[in-house]
Amino acid sequence: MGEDLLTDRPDDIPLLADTSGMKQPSTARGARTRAALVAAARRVFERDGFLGARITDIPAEANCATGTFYKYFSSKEEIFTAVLEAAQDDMLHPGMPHADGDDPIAVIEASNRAYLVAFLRNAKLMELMQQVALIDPKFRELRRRRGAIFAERNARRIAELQERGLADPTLDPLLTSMALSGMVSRIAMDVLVPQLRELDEVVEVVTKLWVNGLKLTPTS
Amino acid sequence: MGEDLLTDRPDDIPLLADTSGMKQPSTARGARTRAALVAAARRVFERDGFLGARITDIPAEANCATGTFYKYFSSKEEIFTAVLEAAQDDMLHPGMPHADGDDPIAVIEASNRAYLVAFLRNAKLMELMQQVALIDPKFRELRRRRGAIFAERNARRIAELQERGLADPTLDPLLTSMALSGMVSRIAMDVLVPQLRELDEVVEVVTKLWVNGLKLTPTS
Amino acid sequence: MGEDLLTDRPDDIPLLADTSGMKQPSTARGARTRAALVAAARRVFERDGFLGARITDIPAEANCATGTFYKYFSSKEEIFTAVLEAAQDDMLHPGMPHADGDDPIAVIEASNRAYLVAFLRNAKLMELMQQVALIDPKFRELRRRRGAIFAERNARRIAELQERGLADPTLDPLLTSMALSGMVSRIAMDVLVPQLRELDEVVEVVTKLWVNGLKLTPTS
Amino acid sequence: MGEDLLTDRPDDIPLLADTSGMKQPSTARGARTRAALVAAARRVFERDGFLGARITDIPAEANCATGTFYKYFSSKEEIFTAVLEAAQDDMLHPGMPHADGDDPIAVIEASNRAYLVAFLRNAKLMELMQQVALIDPKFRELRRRRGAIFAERNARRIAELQERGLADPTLDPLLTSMALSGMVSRIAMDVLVPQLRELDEVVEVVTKLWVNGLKLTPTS
DNA sequence: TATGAATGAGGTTTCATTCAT
DNA sequence: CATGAATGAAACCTCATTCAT
Repeated sequence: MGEDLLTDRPDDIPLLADTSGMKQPSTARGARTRAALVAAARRVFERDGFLGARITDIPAEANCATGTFYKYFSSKEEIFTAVLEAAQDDMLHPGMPHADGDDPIAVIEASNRAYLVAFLRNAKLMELMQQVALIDPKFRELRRRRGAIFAERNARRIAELQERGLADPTLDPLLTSMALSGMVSRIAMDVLVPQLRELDEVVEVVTKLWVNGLKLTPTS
Repeated sequence: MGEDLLTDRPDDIPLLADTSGMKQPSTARGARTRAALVAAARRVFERDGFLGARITDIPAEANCATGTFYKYFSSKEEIFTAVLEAAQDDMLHPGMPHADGDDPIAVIEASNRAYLVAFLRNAKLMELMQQVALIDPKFRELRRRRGAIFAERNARRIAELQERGLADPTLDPLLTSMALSGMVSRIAMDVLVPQLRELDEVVEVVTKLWVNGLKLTPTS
Repeated sequence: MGEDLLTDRPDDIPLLADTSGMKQPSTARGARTRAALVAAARRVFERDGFLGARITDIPAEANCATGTFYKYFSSKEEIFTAVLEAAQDDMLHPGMPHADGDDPIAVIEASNRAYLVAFLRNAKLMELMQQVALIDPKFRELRRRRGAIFAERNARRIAELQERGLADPTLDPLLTSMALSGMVSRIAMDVLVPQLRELDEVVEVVTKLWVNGLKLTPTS
Repeated sequence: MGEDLLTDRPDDIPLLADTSGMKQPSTARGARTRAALVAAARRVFERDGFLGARITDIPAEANCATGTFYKYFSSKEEIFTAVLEAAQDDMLHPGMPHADGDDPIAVIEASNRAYLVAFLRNAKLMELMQQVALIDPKFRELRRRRGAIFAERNARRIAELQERGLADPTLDPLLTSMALSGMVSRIAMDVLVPQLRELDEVVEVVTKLWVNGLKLTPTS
């Protein structure tokens, strides 16, 4: 129910910044070098932050020469995009919780838990994304688009619940969806990452706030 | 009910990063120059972002020499602190809405509105704060401390409502407070700043989500 | 028998760098300010070295304004000259040891002791002088001229002793004088200042080396 | 018999300031560039003095870019250390004069001559060392340590002569050694460098002063 | 394809000196 | 006389990027 991580995403939506400009390696050796650079970049970014990282630190961490970096990427932004792309698989948690299909509360809880778990697994990267989004308009836009996709889908679900008479009909679905999704992503950053509380507590509270907030009537 | 802006703050809490290192001018002329630098800094930061801003742009914008900057400040961080400090008065909106005292829903609505209005008035600065908090640990900590103050106060209010039997007693007050406050501040950034919706709509939704979320019973 | 300090100097020799360019104060208050600046300068130089000292540190130490400095001096070199001048009186040790007139060994010992004592009393200043002489050609020349005066006088004394058949006649008087005087000043810096040995030991050794070196025959 | 130059040094003594921080080039081209920088630095230092030299003058003199300097060195002090190191070979004069082994006077004369010749060959560098030693505590300490090594070795030789009944037994060996060695190095600076006298004259005088000073009995 | 030395524009910072008050 | 704010030239240093090997 959050918005940064690509849980449960429709496969046909372009999620990343344009990756078309990046030169792909043509040999196996090249592919290995490129992969090493991407892995090194993630380590460097997580260690030093996006800003703190110097481009030359990346090939250094990957044990290759400076020039090699420019063979595959042409800027810090570009390799950051590649890092994000490489992280996707990890983030798409395997068993997406369509739970037992129909109990909306169970679905919400499962979604929230899935989101928060994925967030924690990639906490440092999430922080980086935030940082980069505040710095680079392209990533800000990327983030906005992603958030919009989730918000819209959640908005549709909310509208459905309203139509079925299960949720407060006076709430604007899109705005509500944005507020509640934002709430989850925000508390993940503020509470979970600094480990102020346990995962279960957080899941419980945010789920209650979703359910209460929507005035969800349990489908008994 | 948000957390970044200092509405209704207790007076004895140190709000800003350490300002002790800054040399204060001893003459009226000096005070004028210093103020001009702070004002110029705000313009430059709002125009170019914290990172984009070069130190020398600030004295240039203030029509004075580079060296003058260093007479009063010793880094971009330091003058940013001064900008924040200068903005405080503006942010402390005069008539804090203790509304008509006792209707909790009215209080929540008034608080949310006040917060969002103040946020909008200083939108660019709020964005800057976020940016800087993600870059500089000192500001991150500052932000965290501020958020904690609000969260705790709101948590106390929530606990009170629970004790009076007016709010869902199963909610953890502090966690709930953090979630709901974070929700407001987040939606301000995501919706209000890009002007996707009108202020009134946002106030309405977040207030409903607070009220529903807490299962607030109207004290009729 | 050393050469840096002005022990026993003939009064008609211009010992200091040109002091004519310095503006003299015309009021009593001005004289006080100027004196305070010179005193402050000595403290600052001794604390931070000639190079480390910033001009503005001097008025700061003297509790007056920057501009005031330029009323009396126009450069670091100039005020350093003034510091040296002010120190002269202190350096001219009161009872110059013409000892009991005629025993050359006693005269040498007394001279060495007097020189070393004065050196120690002004050790920090001596070090400064060395530093400045290596930096500023004008002070280097000043130092050279002073050394020359002493060397020449000592050379005359040595020549006298040779003529009287009391000293090794094969030694070049001027060169010998420069070597032995340099030896004393050098050991003062290297041994006495870091307090590796007691004054008496040093006096004894350098005196023996003078006496032996000249093959001085005791005038029994 | 002097102390600055490393004539006849024991091989196991660390002679230079820490050179560990300097990045060594890994290619031949890099080695060439680094060497060019060191050579350029020596020229620049000798021309402008240590203080007068601006860092950027060095790569300029070496016909390379500013940044290149920082690839190999990180400060003026560091490249100065490298200049000293490069000069060592030049200073370690090949045939150290163990003269004809046993005549102490001949040994002293040969040592003094060797020292003074080496000093003259590197006169400008010696001056720089003095300058730097007065400025930078690290170099001062380096200089002190070197001097101590020579002084101690010479002190042992003096003690030997005393034991063999060939030298004045009342002289403190270490202090005497420091005084006489300092004398030689000092006169080199004061007389030889400004070319006031010929090398032979100076060798003669300092040797006589050593011999006389120690009351050396010729081993005929 | 890989290397890593070389580049140099672009920023930061200091401090001697001036000058209006 | 005294003040101290303001000046700005001049040095410093970094790091993204190129290119010969």
